[in-house]
Amino acid sequence: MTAGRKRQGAPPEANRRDELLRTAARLFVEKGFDATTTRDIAEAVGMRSGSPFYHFRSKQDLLKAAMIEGLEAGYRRLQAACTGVGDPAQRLRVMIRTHLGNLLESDCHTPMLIYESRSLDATARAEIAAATDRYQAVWQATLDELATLGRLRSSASPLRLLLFGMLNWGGQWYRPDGRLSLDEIAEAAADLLLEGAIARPAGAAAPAGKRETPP
Amino acid sequence: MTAGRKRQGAPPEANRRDELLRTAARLFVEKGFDATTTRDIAEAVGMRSGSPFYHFRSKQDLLKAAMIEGLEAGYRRLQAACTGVGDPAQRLRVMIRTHLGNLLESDCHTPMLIYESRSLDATARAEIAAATDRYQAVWQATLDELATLGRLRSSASPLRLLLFGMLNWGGQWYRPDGRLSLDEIAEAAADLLLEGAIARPAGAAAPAGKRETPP
DNA sequence: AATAAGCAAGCAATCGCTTGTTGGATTATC
DNA sequence: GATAATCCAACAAGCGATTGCTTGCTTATT
Repeated sequence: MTAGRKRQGAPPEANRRDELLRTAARLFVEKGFDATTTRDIAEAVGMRSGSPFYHFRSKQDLLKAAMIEGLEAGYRRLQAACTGVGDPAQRLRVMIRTHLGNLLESDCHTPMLIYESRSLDATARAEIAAATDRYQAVWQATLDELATLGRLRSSASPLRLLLFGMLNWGGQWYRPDGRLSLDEIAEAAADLLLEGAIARPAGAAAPAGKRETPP
Repeated sequence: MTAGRKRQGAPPEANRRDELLRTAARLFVEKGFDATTTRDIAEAVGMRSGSPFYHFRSKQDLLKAAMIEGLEAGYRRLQAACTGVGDPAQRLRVMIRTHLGNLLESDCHTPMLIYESRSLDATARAEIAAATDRYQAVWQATLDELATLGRLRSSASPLRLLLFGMLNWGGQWYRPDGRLSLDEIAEAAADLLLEGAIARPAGAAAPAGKRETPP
């Protein structure tokens, strides 16, 4: 093959292990962990039914690896997108858009696997929790910054949780071929948070049209 | 034969079908549809493993019945709570609180089963969709009313979807013994929507007070 | 030669569900 | 009012399929 990274020590990197990981993640997201059989995964990468167990000790291990890999990739994308953006309001907009991308438009929507956490045992769940905590800390920092600057009334935890709810729930209804693009959803969410949903009297900039066609 | 069920206290008319339904819903919410076996359900109500199939044709049928029952009960609670509340802003507050109750505090959190929709076939899913559409229509009507009164900048669909995200995501983090009560969460969500998260300069006139009493 | 990567076959457990049956309650018949 | 017929709700047992995973062997590359 092309990649010549073989004679390494412990971690058998690259090769078809990655393909296995990505395919498993995709199937887990599409059909759910329990509804996806190890045979499905093997078949999807062109292996026999028992071969995935050469690379992963168990089906749970496959899920755990996929979740951690996905969460860390999302974390890196988030960091890359918002470093250098000085204005916290603008940074928050970038983070919202990036987060939606992490959830819904990356080649495989790995972070959405958090739904499947309950299929893991306690220790694996703790590892996942550590990764998500790191992710959320970045958000809380920016929200705190906005509050310190007096641009948010409060940055207490309900705000962050409600914000994540707005965004993460998109996985339940967003469709790539639907009426709303990720850019539009991101803008709507950021506007709701940073400018509010209420119509403000003349002074503020809120001239937009009243309503569109209801669904 | 030894363990004759003597459920004398139970009313003769109250079939054990209902008990089956409630128990199944609880287990489905707790462990997920796939991870819950029909044997689990049978055992939880004190039956033998095959007996539930006297009342329900299939496991899927049990899920469908539980979902529809839960959705309609929630719909009734929503209607009961918000009829007679004239002011649309106050009505929205009541709806938000009632919705959180439907999700998180009723004896069994049946509406949270929407997560499990994908375990149903197409026709069953269509029935569920019809029930949820009816539920959402009530919300859209109130949002439209607020927009018409000029109190919302827009009532286009993203707003409703983001709002449901805020609330429904609570199922992922809310704990009854946690720091935030449902009342507090409901207030935070309603404030975010109706008053915005931003700190406004004192000059802005619009809705100043935090909680408003119906006029 | 040595090792990484995968195949072929199947095991043990579990799954949803079916079949045949039973005791008790209800209803119909005499 | 006693007896027979019917029905309800559940049990007992197990079938066929599927599941995650294991074992023993083969290939390909270095």
